[in-house]
Amino acid sequence: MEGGGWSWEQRALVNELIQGMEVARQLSFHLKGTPSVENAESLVQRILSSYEKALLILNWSGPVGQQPPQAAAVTATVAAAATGSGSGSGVPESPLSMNGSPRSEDFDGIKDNQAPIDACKKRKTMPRWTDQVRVNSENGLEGPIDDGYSWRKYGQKDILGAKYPRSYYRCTYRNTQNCWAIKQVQRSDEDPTIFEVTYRGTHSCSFGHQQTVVTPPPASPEKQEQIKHNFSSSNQQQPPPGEALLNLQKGLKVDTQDLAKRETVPFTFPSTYECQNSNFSQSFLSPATPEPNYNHVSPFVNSFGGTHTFQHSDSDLAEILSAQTSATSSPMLDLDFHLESFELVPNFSYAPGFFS
DNA sequence: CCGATTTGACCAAT
DNA sequence: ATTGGTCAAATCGG
Repeated sequence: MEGGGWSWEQRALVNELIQGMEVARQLSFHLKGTPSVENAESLVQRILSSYEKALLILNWSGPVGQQPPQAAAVTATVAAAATGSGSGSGVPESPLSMNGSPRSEDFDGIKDNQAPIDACKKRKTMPRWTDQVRVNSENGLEGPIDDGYSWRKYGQKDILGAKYPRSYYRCTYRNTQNCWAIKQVQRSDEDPTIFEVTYRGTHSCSFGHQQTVVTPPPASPEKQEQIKHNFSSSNQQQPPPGEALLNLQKGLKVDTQDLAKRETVPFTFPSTYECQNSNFSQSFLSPATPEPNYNHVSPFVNSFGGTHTFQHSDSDLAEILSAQTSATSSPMLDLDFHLESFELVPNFSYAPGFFS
């Protein structure tokens, strides 16, 4: 699974750093050409996040990143124990603003130390984190970004105490590539413009990023149905001038402000952003129970061709949101990964050529 | 025709 | 017993 003698924790660390570098690189490039501040900011966010994660991995618990200057109001909430606890009053917002802890994946109480195999399949043991994405109801969905991951909705459920139903999605490549990433999208009762996207597990599929399909922005959630109709009949690509928006792959609460529809350079992330854990996924994930239905999916066509179909329903927003969040979610954290248990040698150094 | 979504039923956890 | 999560048949849509 992992190359050479590298523990995958180390690889994880390196990956994070690499990402940071990559994004930084893009940022610099981006700044040269465009005046789009927003986009730049989102990139900055990603950079920070990557580094924070790296520090986390190093078991460094200091106050990490301080909010960026005029930060694009980015805030991610760590999933509180129960996602569904959003009942009535207590809006699940426990804005543990991420300042100090990057997307601190909440390792959903790993009861028993089960074999990695089960770990991946038992949602209980999957790392989980929640991101809140705010949508500008007026402008409609502004940042229909697609992180490249394709999700397949497999259920919807009314949640006690919640006004809006919760949607369940799983990676399209679950069966073809044993990618067990799933997510749940729940609209906040209090603030309908906020969607909470809870991720569980991270992608082990090797497809899905790169592709920069821009999801046509639906309008306000309320109009879902209408939209659905409109789209289905005529254009399914209602391209508002600027939408590609940040390819924000980070799970964060994107504030309306930043989502401002400034056009942005539809940059595509380099291969570095591919699911890096496709390696070990193979070793940990068991041969998945063959599901009669979805076996014949051609991952390539979908992921790269951007065959993303945009169904505009509750899920649209959901999907869109997903885009922003899932993408970079540290791929290496999905397995039972206990930071505590591992101590990385501080002076652990990687040779330049290591990455390649 | 194929793949995605919908939606009620079923299952598991609490 | 209740509720959240998943399954899977039916249905939709390109």
